[in-house]
Amino acid sequence: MSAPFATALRTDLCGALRATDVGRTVTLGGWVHRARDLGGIVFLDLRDREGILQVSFGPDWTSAEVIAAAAKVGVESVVLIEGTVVARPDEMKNRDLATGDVELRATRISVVGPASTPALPVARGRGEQLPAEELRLRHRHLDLRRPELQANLILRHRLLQVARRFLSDRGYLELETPILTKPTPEGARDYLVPSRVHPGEFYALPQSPQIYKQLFMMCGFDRYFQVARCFRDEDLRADRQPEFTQIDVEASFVDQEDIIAMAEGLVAALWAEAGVTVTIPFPRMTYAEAMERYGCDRPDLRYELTLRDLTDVMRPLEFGITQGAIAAGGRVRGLVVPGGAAWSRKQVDELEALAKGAGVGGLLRLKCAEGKLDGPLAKFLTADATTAIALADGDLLLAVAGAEHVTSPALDRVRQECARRLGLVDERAREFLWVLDFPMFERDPATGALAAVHHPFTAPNAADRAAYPDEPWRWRAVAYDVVLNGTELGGGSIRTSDPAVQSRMFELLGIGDAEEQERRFGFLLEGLRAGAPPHGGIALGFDRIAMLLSGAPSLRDVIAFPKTTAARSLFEGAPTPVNDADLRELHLRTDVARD
RNA sequence: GGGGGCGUAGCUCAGUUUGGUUAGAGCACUCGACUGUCACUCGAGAGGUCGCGGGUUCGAGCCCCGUCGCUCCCGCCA
Repeated sequence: MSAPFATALRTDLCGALRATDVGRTVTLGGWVHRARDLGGIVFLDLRDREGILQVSFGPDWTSAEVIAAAAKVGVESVVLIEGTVVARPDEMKNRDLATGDVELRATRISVVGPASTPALPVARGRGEQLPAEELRLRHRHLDLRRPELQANLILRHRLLQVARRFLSDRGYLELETPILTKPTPEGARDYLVPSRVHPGEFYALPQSPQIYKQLFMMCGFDRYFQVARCFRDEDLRADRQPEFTQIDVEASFVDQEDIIAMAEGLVAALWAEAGVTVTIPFPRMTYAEAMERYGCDRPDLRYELTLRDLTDVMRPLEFGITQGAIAAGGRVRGLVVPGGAAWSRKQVDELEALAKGAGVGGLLRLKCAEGKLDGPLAKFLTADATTAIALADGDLLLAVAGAEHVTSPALDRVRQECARRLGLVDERAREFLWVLDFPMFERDPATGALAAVHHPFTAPNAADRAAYPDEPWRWRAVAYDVVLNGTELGGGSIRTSDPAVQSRMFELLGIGDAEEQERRFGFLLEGLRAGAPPHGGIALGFDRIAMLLSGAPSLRDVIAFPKTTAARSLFEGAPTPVNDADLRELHLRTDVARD
């Protein structure tokens, strides 16, 4: 690192010293990572964000008082040390340390920040497990001292700088939007903030800056981006936090191709910063094709194992399950697993349990072993069907009968688990993909009501709207997701810029009343009526990208102060009860008994 | 909201299968020895609400019920 880290108190970062520094007299500040007291000579490993350096205190170059002080200092204490950088003899070099060719012969030490015994170790023994995550979060000030987490956050910083540079160089303006905003009835649950001056009224924290960024386009800023903090009050996962960061982008006078090209460049730049070359453009697939071949709108293309339609093959068979499903308007779909015939009954039952967990009644099996077909289906198969299915020796066919919204998720899970078992997943492979032509709406299976697949501001495909004016469930949206190895990195759409079309969309979503539209989305509609350019954009899930590029197993390892799965901060202790006076001032009362 | 896993010393873990004397180990910590270590080594010591509450039992870290916390998954996340 070439930045001038010299200050009034120190001359260098200890982790930056190399053989070229030999002979220099330096003053370093850092944390005592480990100590080795050999009696006459004392070694301290000094750590800062740049790395670790061995400091030696010996009678030939250090006074007795300084040696005694060094022998007494506790690990994780902050010290200032003055000394001379010396080369280590060959047999004393430490190849595991970037600074291992040199050491500091100390002449002075001052303990500027003595540390109490740490509640959990920062320096870990070889092979020793990390402390429980609960403790790591509770003592985050210590956990964040670990070089691994520091490396994650430093990479995160570099990725953010790359994104800013990339977008700024292309004319995107970094504009900020409110954190205290308006509750939205759509989508996820809002975090609400009570208003003190308006009794009974609330702000919401933004789920995304969606409408604001569209308004920037209507204002004529032309290109916008923001490193946007977003808030959603939903249950958590390893890859989901209640507050998270998006790289949020919007541009005017663009179509889908403009946004896709920009996003590919941005993704390539981010991956390049992490040392990975990414080939652009990315392959593309329609939503319909993804669902048909993979049962999933973000397929993992590192392996094939594609789904097949078996409806026509199965239709003539006198087999109750498939006949019933087909008669009810469903289909029979499945996948052929090479080598799956060798799996035990129990192993296939486990797959069936996965499928059932996704809502199907069961998993049909047909295996081909030693040239013979075996399974409940076998005796119903006609010669034509056998030919059509065309199982090779060792193959296992797994099939599901039913409606598409049932067979797809079930087969998706089965496919993923089969790939895992067969070792088909190449962990080093990177399969980027655009999924295009998402449906505009999905139906609530219970009520039949339409809901936006992406969001209500997405533009419907104009040709679909013209062809099926009264069948909006057939409309595709001008929306796109970018996917890597089965993980959604981000998504966006071209927006509706015609206020009449936007009104119609609200109407289809059950917000038919003009007054209600104005009340809830008036600020958007007003903007559209004031003259809106065609516009669209995308948002990338930045935490997830940082997680992938750092190799971290959890989002919590790329967020400095994350929440637990119960949405708590264990370190600072949030959320927390507040006193009655504060509540009264906000015109709030809780129904929770207090002790 | 539902299901699974985990919870024993400051930390990582054994002990729970089949209930039985005073609950162990490594690291860290304290004291001592040691002049080239780099997970220093060696000796000694201190350190326990077995997550919490209740129950069964002559006896519970271990069995039962409840509860809390962390975690993974489903629902949820436009």
